[in-house]
Amino acid sequence: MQDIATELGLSITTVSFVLNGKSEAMGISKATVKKVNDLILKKGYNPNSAARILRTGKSNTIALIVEDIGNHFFGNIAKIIELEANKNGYKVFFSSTEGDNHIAKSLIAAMQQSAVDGFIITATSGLEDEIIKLKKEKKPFILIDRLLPGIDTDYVGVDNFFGAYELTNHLLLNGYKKIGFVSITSDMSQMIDRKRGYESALKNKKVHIDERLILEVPFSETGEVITASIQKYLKENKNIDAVFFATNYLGLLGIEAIQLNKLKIGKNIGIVSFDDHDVFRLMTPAITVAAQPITEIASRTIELLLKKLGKGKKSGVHVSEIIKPDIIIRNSSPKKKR
Amino acid sequence: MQDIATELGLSITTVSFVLNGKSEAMGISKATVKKVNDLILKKGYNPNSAARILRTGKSNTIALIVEDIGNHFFGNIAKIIELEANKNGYKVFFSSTEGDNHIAKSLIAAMQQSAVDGFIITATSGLEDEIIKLKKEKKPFILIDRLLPGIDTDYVGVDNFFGAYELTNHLLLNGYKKIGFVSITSDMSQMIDRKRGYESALKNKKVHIDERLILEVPFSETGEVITASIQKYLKENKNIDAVFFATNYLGLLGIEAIQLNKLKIGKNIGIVSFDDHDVFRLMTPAITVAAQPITEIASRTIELLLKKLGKGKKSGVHVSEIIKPDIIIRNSSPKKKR
DNA sequence: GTGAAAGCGCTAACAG
DNA sequence: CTGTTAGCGCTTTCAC
Repeated sequence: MQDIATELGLSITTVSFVLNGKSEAMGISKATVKKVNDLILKKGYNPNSAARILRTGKSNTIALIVEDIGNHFFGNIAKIIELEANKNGYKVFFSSTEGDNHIAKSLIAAMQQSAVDGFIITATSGLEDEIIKLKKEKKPFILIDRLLPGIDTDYVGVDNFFGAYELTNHLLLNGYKKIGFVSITSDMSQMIDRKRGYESALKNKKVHIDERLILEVPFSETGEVITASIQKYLKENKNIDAVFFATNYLGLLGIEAIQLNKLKIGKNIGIVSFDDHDVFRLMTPAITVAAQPITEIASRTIELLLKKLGKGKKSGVHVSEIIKPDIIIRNSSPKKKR
Repeated sequence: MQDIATELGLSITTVSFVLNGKSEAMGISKATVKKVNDLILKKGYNPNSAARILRTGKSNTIALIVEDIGNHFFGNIAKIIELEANKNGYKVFFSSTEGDNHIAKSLIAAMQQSAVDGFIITATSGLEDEIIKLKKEKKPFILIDRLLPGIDTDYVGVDNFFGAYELTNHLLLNGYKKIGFVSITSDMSQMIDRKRGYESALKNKKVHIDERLILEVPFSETGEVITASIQKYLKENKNIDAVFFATNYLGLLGIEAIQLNKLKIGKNIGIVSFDDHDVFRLMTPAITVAAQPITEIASRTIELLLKKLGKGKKSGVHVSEIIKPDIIIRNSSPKKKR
């Protein structure tokens, strides 16, 4: 920077002002501005961001903490968020928690240390303390996909209860009676809401809720283990005529289990799944789902965060954006003939 | 840091040494080290990374530039790289180029400015200049998935020629004669190699290469447009008895086109695809593919980069790791009865 | 074993 | 319009 100033016979201050777009406010002549910009371009000068951060405390960076960046849903959320963030001059650090609370905690700590300006977080179970800490420090952040019960925060997510209710109700209306529910063991809001939606739809149609028809597997298990336990569950509950899979990867594993058990989707067994996936769209028969509008979730989230970053975290009001999932009826759940 | 030093009646130097694990080398007593560490924990002190970067010029950050983070392949690569990087004390900035050279360029510039220590890059066409610049600056970096022809760099990728050759040969051996090839318009090495593999397998069996059977669509087109052009292509070439899809997303769109055209995979038409996908595994019939060993690619890449970061970029020798894809025969390409 | 002090590159308040 | 200057928080050389 000094070089530039000297070479043009200017002061370092002037250069700094030009660099930060304050030439107008500081009354620097257009000619000077141009001279500076030209030389900067010519020399390929890059302001040192570390120094800038050190000085200003702002890094123009946001942290995106998701459950699994390899997953279709989160991967695409990440893509859109990154795009929008870049447009607004922000860079994105991303990280996957793998649903593990310890990982999530150390991730937040590491990101904090790198002076990120804001967070977008897919919470894990037990993350309450860190979130409360962020609130105290008035760090701008937004929870996505799932809430942390009892903590008031900004949040963007889908109406899980609605989606599960509609999906279950769709099965009931088509004549299915023994509807299984396959989910992961989780106390996170989105899973609880999906289960509530399922149960509520059954209750509403006066169908008995049979605990044996509810299978919950640990998130951390490998695909093989989960597939095997779904196979076992199907064998032990021959009376099941339809299954609700609470996430897309469970749906995928469920399809595998069904195939291994030599059942035919849409014939011996109806299925529906929360969250869409290419597999569900392209299979024959295609699978009925509650699809999360990925683009909308991502763009609302980043918009909200940018707004918070902009206005310097003053407002104390928290915004919750609950987006309705799209119920896409396909033919994995045809009307039962009897 | 000052606070800590004062509170313990030590100098700031001592605290710094402890922080950086140099207590041993500097001969600081165990007791002192413990006192310092305890207080740090108690106060929840976090060293300011900007200051550290400013002082040391090292950020412990690597940039991962992929084509599309929402894609199954890159998403999972990213996940593994991030995991390994974190283990080694590095953070990861990721970004998607969307195959666009301009985006790629500005991404590299932005990352450079944020003082990343190293790069992992999925090159775009026309990125030569930036890569040469990185080489000149002796920035450690590794190209993945595709090479930049004519530039000698470290590289990790799959043997595209081999995979395409084997897949095509598999179709030929099973009696298919009119084998179509659907790819994207691209001058990038991986696409060229796949096409070469396809053509070479045909030549080897003395099958005429019919240009009309080769369809190339622009990467930037939307899925709908690509699907439509595949439909058109299939209608105009009724004699096609099998199709080779050069990427998994083309395979997906191709399946859609085939379904829309009321063809039956494995009956009217055989198909194979480069790069595996859940859809290919779970469909009936399942799709024969050349699968890229994601875990291996990712771990070799990060391993290589860490090595380079470690030894301070001295060695001038470039390493190329070419990994053989797994040819997974499924029943989308059954033996033709005649 | 420990402490003093220079300085990484930049911003912005202040004084012209 | 421009120049001087303090200082962001840390590392590391050199001296004790």
